[in-house]
Amino acid sequence: MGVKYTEFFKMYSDKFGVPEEEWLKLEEVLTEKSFKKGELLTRPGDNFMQLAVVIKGLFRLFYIGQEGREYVKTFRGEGEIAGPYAEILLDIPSRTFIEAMEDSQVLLLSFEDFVKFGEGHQCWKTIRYEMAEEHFVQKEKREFELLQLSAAERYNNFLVEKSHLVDRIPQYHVASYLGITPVALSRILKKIK
Amino acid sequence: MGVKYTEFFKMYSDKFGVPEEEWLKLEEVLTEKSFKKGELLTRPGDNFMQLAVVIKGLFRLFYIGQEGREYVKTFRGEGEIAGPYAEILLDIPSRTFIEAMEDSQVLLLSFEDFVKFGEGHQCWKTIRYEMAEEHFVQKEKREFELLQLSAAERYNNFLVEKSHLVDRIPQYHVASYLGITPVALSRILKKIK
DNA sequence: GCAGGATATTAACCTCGGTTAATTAACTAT
DNA sequence: ATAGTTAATTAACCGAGGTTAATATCCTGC
Repeated sequence: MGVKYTEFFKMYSDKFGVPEEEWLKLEEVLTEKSFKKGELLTRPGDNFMQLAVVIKGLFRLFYIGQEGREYVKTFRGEGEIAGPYAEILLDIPSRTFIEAMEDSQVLLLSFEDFVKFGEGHQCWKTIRYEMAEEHFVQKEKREFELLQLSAAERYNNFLVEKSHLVDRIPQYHVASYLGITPVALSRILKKIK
Repeated sequence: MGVKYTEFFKMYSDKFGVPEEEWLKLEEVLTEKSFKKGELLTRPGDNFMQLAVVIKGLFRLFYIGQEGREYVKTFRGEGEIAGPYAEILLDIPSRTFIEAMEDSQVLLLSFEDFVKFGEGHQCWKTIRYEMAEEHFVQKEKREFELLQLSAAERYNNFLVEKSHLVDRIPQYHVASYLGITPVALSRILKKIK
């Protein structure tokens, strides 16, 4: 039993009744990879079809607009999927930069392998829709916040939702995640305190 | 073969190889329902656990903020799912108003039934993840637009993406969908032309 | 401990979109 | 057709957040 057996997978095992032998098969196709702080998992154009599960560390997913500005889509910490999920589903090259914000480790699982597993044991299909549904619900929440909340309110939500990550993320990246500039976030903080 | 056999289901039949007998079983549990213009499919608090597929007509999904303002989440036309998808997945009461913008018809399929089918033939699980993945991709696109584009740019995208619906939706609802006021949209239109 | 770079704060000014309210245009129904 | 309602436009004013730039603070490596 190697390092590969993460909490992440045990969680699924309980939840979806993945039998022992399926886990062992899966382990065969997993590979581990390390990233130093600042290194990229993908950049736009990369053909990266892997669901990278974060074992340790923290990643930032962002794109760069025409004017060269960065837009942080989300952060992914331990137990979460750092790969370019939407692009993998759409079977297109990455549109996002995915950067390690700390020294990090991921477990790589090619989506192709994952799909093949789904043709075998049912449990993998279950995991597949659970994963998608969870991602959807998350995005709908974000839509709600972007549509309806002020930047200050979004910041408060962020503090609650990502409390475990707050002190690992510099303020200017938080600002970008909220859809505002670092200057604006600084102003908000001043008012709150 | 009743009205129930819609294009929508035939589409899935081709795509995911749903066998004839599974369709027939499904048809048993489908019910059809009509809505007059202005009638509600759900309002917040309703326990509505049905994937309502639109056969004919157009629905508007929106919530109302604390200050009483409406926020249009999305529109659902023929072939799309009008039910409160996120809430169904989360197994919570509806948080949204879902209003028929025209005289409409939907095909009701309780999520419970749908899940039961998934325990039978595999194809239903496939449809389940396809549905979730499609919804996710859609929302990620919306996130991108809300984060990165100006209201004018979002309007242009809207014209392209929902070209088939544009002339069926009053301008002030489009504005709400874009996250701006009718006044602001009117100003944008003036500039463009 | 110090130098250089990365983050954060603050101020001055600008722009986009919100708010209110008045006006006009477009639909409905009788 | 006409009145009444609903939708869209326009104008005047305001405020949140963007932009630029200067300053201050915090890191990090040597």
